[in-house]
Amino acid sequence: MKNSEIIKPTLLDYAILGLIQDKALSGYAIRKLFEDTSLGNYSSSPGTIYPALKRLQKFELVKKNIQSKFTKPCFEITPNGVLILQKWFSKPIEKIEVEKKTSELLLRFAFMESLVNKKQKILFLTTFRDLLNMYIKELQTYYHEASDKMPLHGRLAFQYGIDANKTTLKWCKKAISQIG
Amino acid sequence: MKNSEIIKPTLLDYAILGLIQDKALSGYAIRKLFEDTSLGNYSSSPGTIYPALKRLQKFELVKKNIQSKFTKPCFEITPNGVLILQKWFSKPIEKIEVEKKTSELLLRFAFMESLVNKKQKILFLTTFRDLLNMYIKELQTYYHEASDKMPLHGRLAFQYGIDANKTTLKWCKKAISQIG
DNA sequence: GCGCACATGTAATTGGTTACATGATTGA
DNA sequence: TCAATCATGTAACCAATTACATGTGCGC
Repeated sequence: MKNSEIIKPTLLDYAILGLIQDKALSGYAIRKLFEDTSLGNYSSSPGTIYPALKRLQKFELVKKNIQSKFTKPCFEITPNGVLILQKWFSKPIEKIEVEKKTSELLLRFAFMESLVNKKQKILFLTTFRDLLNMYIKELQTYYHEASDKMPLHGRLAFQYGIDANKTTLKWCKKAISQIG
Repeated sequence: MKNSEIIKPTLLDYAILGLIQDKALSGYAIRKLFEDTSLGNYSSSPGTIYPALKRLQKFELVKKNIQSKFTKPCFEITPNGVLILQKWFSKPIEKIEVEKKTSELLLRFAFMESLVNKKQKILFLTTFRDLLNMYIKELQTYYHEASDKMPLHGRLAFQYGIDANKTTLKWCKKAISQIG
């Protein structure tokens, strides 16, 4: 697998890379983390995790680490894997991600701890905040002109959208103050 | 396709059924609704919607309605389709849905408007509320005993989880008062 | 007449789900 | 010793993504 090939990891791939970025883990340990923690909505079944680990090995983003017959093999991230993570972290936030993929952005931020410097973190959060602000304004504008024509359930669903984004915005501001 | 066969619609299938439940729509109109509205995170590309419509026709949940050569064909829900929707609406809320699939529950509720009676809607919302309350307590308990051992980003991600669920809880209460 | 949005599809690839399979270890 | 959990996988199926393909109709 050459470096030059374009690798497009899935979200699950990123989540695995994020988990093992500073400590090698066994396949089972990774699986358990997905199952036990509220780590997104990613599947934790063997049929998902093990093929993903195989895929990541094929692309040389993780390495299976066999020390001896008596210790169980662990998966550790490779330098290539770190690069892929860093590329993911520094990718500019897109409008569509803010509007439809909030949880992905949260996942990205959650794994930034040690590989990203403070300045970059703040940039990520402030961009996120600004885009959220814009999006919420759009939603509210639309709501004000259309809510009286919407059925009750439509209105409630729409309100949920606004509320949820406002919560994310508040969180953003909180995170900025805690990082900075 | 016999009724006796077990049909397991995808979320996208449900979303389409929900959209056409009271008004037949063309394939393109459905596609546009997915694209324009913040209707979940479902794909709106032709390669997703048209195969889904085909699938729904195969299962006799929707019917292609060709009136003449001059009006474009529309898709309308069949009695079977209505049954499937109703079964979906009345399915008891599971713990795992509250914990990891909030958006699915919101989608379910959003489409309940005309096919579900008030009592059932209230039951849905109060169950949702109670399960959320329990879940938030669990999260907070865990947070209080583990937050000092968590890295900053882990703590922030965890706080986001709590904040988001609290927002959903508030929305639940608001919805109950507006429905009741 | 050109470009854009309307409008409807198909095909290849691939990741995820579900179910199956297997064996080791540990505690009641 | 029996059950549960640890632990690691495989195989069949299917839905979603991406890219391609095609034609219409409208406005500038």
